[in-house]
Amino acid sequence: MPELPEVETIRLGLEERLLGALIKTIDLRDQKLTRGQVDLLTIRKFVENNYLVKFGRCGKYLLLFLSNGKILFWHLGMTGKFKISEKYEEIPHLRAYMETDKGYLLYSDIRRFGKVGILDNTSELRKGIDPLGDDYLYERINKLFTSSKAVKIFLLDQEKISGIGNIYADEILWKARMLPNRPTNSLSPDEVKRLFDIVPEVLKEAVKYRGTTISDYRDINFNRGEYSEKLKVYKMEGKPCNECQGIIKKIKLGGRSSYYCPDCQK
DNA sequence: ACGTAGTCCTGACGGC
DNA sequence: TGCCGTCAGGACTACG
Repeated sequence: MPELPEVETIRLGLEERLLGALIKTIDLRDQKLTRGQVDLLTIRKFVENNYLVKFGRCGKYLLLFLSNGKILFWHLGMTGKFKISEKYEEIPHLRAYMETDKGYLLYSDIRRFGKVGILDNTSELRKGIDPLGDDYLYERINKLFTSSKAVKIFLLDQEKISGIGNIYADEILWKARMLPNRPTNSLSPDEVKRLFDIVPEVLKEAVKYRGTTISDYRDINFNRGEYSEKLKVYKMEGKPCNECQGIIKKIKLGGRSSYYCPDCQK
């Protein structure tokens, strides 16, 4: 589930609670977590007895910077969440945990799509331009609008722009008054500029409200995200549009549900 | 290069 | 009540 705003909310929470903490132990009880990555013993070797010196984020990847220079990356998949607790707790679907001198970091993940690994450098991640990062620049983004693919598919492509998922793609396109299936290369310069501006606008607003909870997402204190109250189209099929009173429709695009207003999105 | 479908998982929900 | 199909914040692969 977690898209950029949820991961960023988690990052801020970790920074507040665990910055400078000493990692005593790490245990990954779900083998699947490290698929395609180094094994648990190697992760232990790199992680244990190190301090957490910085918390970062690249798109939907959460990055834990260690005092030995290594970076532990954590992707939360669809249902991954962290909880910070004073003591060890058997929370449902607990897949991993870390013991630090500032408390336990517990990781639960119902569907087990999450992924963990070690990096020497963030450039090793397959990712595109982060909409809240320094290299999110009009000139760079504009160059990507060349394919005939639907603009929503483009927004979801992590190797182009990273961090947008199914909820925010729909919300961004609604705000940009743009149909999700518009071919990317059919957008006028004005439309490209509008989209370029709206992407970080929506994501920043969602960070302000601490993300969106549909069902599973929780921040590190297990609180819900309040951007759910702000959603205009996602999961709103059959409801009137906030702007024009058109009726929100649902279609499939790239195998995923897409919600939009057929009246005000062109 | 593109679109579509299937895969990995678990759980919730609706219909019969 | 119980069974079954569908759907879900993500991402990867394989096919035509």
